[in-house]
Amino acid sequence: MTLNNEQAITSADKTFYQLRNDIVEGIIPSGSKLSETELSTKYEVSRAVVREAINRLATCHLVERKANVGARVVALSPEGLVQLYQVREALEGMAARLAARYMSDDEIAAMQGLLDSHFNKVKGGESYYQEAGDVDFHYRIVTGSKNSHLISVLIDGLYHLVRMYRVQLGMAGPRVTTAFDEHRHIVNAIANRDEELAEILMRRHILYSKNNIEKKLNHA
Amino acid sequence: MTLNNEQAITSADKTFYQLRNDIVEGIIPSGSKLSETELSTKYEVSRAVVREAINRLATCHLVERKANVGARVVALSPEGLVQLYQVREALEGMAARLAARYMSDDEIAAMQGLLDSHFNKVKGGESYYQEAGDVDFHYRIVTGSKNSHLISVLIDGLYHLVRMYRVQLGMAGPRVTTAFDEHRHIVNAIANRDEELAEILMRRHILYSKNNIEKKLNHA
DNA sequence: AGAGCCTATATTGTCGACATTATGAGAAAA
DNA sequence: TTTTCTCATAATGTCGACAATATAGGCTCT
Repeated sequence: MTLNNEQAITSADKTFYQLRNDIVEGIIPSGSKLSETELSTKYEVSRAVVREAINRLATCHLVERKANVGARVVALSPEGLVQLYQVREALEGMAARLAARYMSDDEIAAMQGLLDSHFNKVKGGESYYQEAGDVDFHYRIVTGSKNSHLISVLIDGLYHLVRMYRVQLGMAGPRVTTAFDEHRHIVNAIANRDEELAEILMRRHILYSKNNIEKKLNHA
Repeated sequence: MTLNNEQAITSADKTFYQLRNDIVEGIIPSGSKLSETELSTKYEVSRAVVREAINRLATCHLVERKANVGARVVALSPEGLVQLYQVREALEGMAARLAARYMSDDEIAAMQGLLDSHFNKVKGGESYYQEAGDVDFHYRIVTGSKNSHLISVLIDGLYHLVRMYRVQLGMAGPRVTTAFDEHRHIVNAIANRDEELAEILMRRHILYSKNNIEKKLNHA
């Protein structure tokens, strides 16, 4: 994550971010139970703030809560991954369309510059920049849509789940250069203010990405 | 709302549903502040449950919370309406596509029967069934997608905002017969398992609906 | 032995009190 | 008169304790 303008001001914020990170990174195993009392001692805060943090995690679909029973970390499954990418396809496709409509010329130019720098780095062999670059690209498209619903659902919600799948299924790698070409084509469509093409290309880009992950999932 | 399988088991659930209803119906005015202490005396529950209810309202985008300041009911605006329908177009379009893929033949038959009965009622002049019928139709498509993300984002989230706009801008009316034709065509596409057409028709249906509301909004 | 009930226990749900922060009124200075 | 600082006040944030609920284990009955 290049720039995270999320800053914790309240104690519940901090606990929420820590818990979210521990879940996404797999430190707290997928499917495990989240005990409020246990976490309150572990993080040295009251049960109330842990409760609030867990509630927020539930809105991100990172945990599932049942009344009078408790919360469990979501279980990762092939079906869950497919559903997640179906929603991504719909939302990010629309985001690309709206980005082509609403992004300023300066924003577009900045994004083109970003792609150039990433391309040079990858060409130079620094493949570990791949995920950060990919994340950065998608962030810019989404925020470029200027649609607060899209922004919150994707950036505050789905992207953390996406990262959870990537991390816990060990998706380090490839698809670097091909993804870059796809990114380039999307940016070109946006620069040309071609809404239709931007949406189509983004949807295909996400479909390819899903197929790539699914292939790895089935081989593992 | 025909069938609401949401049942309150905890006190926070009940308070959440009451608050949500009061906000959507405009009993609590749009833009007003939500005082935790005030609401806790009004609804005769602890501040903790009001707090949790408000947090859930925030995840529905019905209120906006600022740390150490409080929560306000969202302000309705033309821009907000446009953004809301942009997201609806993306998500419900995908829902229609997935419904064409995953709905069982029985579900499709039931939906066709539902449309028939609604059509007869509207033909008979009972135009006040319009909204309930429309809501029911969209619910079935969304649940027919079998995608838990789509279901929760739309049914638990956006639809309440949509209804809030309808109620508070006084959208009683027309567009009954034309909407029915559109519904019919969508169901036909789903019955034919034509994913592409189902998505396109649903997106156009929502676009028309948005234009209709926007027209009223500008005239008012 | 197996099924069903019942109690013990641990967890979640709720509450009231205290701590901390934002905000506006009022006084003091320019 | 205007501006700025201070402080009172009221709201939100946090806490620990109590109440209500689910779950597991043992017990009884067949």
